Amino acid sequence: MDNLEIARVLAEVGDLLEIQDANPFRVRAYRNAVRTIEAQTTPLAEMLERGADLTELPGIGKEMASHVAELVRTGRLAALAELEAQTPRSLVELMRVPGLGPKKAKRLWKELGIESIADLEKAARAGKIAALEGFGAKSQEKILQGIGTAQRLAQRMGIAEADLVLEPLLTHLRQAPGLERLEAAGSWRRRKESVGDLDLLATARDPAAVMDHFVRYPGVARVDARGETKCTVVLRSGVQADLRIVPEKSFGAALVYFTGSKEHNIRLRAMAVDRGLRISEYGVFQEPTRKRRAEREEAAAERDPWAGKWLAGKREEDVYRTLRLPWIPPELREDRGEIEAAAKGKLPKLLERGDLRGDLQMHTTWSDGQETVAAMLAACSERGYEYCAITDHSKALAMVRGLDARRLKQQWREMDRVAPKYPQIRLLRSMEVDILADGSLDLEDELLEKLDLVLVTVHSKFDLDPGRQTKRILKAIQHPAAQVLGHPTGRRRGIREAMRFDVDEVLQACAELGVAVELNANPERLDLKDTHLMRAKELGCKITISTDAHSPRDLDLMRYGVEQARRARLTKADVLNAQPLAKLLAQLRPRAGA
DNA sequence: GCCGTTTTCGGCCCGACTGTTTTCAGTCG
Repeated sequence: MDNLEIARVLAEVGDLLEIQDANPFRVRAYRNAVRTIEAQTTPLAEMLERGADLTELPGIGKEMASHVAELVRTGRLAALAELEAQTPRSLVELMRVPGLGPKKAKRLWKELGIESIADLEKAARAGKIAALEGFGAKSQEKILQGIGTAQRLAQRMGIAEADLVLEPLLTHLRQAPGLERLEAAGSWRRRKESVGDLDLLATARDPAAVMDHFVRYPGVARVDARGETKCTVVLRSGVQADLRIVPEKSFGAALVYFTGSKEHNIRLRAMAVDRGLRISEYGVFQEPTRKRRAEREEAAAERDPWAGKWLAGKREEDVYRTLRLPWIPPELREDRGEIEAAAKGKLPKLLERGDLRGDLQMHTTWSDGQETVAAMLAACSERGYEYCAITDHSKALAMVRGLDARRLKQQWREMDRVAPKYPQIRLLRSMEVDILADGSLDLEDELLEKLDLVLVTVHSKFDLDPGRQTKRILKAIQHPAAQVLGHPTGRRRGIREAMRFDVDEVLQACAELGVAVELNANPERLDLKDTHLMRAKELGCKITISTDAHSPRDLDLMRYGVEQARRARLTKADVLNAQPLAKLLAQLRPRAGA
């Protein structure tokens, strides 16, 4: 059983516990364990085999470790079976409908026998839900609306799509009367690879006027909630957008709060409590006295959020400073150790867009690109690059007219003719060489030796069983000519899941052999993903970031690669194509002929 | 269920909005 499957089972346990009204902190413990397990690149099964102690992982205690061991050993979890005997698994589905949480889902099941979205819709249409105590006509209507959008909302959009949706909305909002500051926050600001909804934060002389302007945005399909400081709308694209308006002195605190992640915020607030402080979206406050939880809860109802002495909140830096922390870049705010690193003054200086000196994967009309070698070279040169690699496909990809030996040599002749016209940029003669089903490379050795850079990638047989897939990729990178493993897991957003293989073993082999791993910057791929990149760095892999451009415009997708790299805490020194040409060539795996 | 340089017990982040049960629980982020 692999890590993702283990995580899924534990997530189910958490969901069912929540429905059964278990201690919410117990539910959270399961969610935390899921997060930890999902972020592991080493298979837990393997760690157990080695005799590793899983309780050393954060959020994994005795119980979770024994769950994992049981799952690895038997493929099942008795605890989950017990929970399922008490509450149907399908109730979790109901909680995906906006407005339905664990309590209401359970009541709908107990009182109306509703077990699925289909049951729910039938009951709502029959007017049975409005008749239920605690529900009403409005709840029923909201449920019916929610069912329609539940599926769409469950589908998070890619970061590039979020950029496209957000930009015109921000333009609209900036024209709101009395608007002072405006920032987009949330996972969009953390540059996460996918974004669930859009979070906007503003200060304004006249909040009500800004809210009015917000709900009048032509892209708004409906308004879900509107109060004095907070407004939620659903856009025609199906995306939810929240606008929150706060006082100027709270803007920094609110930005921290709204940027998240939730886990990062929880850690900050817990740290604050330890220091007798309270952090909210309004600021950092000195609590009058250290109160016990019960007293705080009692006080919470009647207390206004401005109680206590306000210490900070105007800027994000001020909030972090009250915890004796430096400002933490949004991309890192996931509670993956960034708080500890910040406390020790060990936050890395993250890679920046301007650090990149070249792009090491792109295509031309020789295979499936849209432009000529000359046009791509010119486009790279315009972007200030020192070098670029043209990497058309090899012959196995007949569909895109992959190059055989004869056409590859023709392409070289064209390169020799064109390159002198662009003396300011070095053209690296390269190829995206297919890794065949048996792990061999799709180009003759004598030609591989004549390339400046050999990129190897999988484009077929994505569904081999994990053992064979691992062997296949290992064999390919063991070929002495292989220098970079491109889009290593093969995933494509909304099109194809990552291949199933032992990523950790492959990364380890890459580190040992000196084969670099690619971060494919195309937002459809973003492969390797952030957690895998962190592991790659830890193992000492060299990393390249490339756009896989099929047109000059695609070269600008590099920003998504840089953002993902930042999320993985990569620095300039970790990335081969952030180095000058000589250093890049020196750090690539040595060639037989060189 | 996890966690611990005050703790192996007693904590575990904080606030807005909605609908409805007229005083607050449930949900959401």
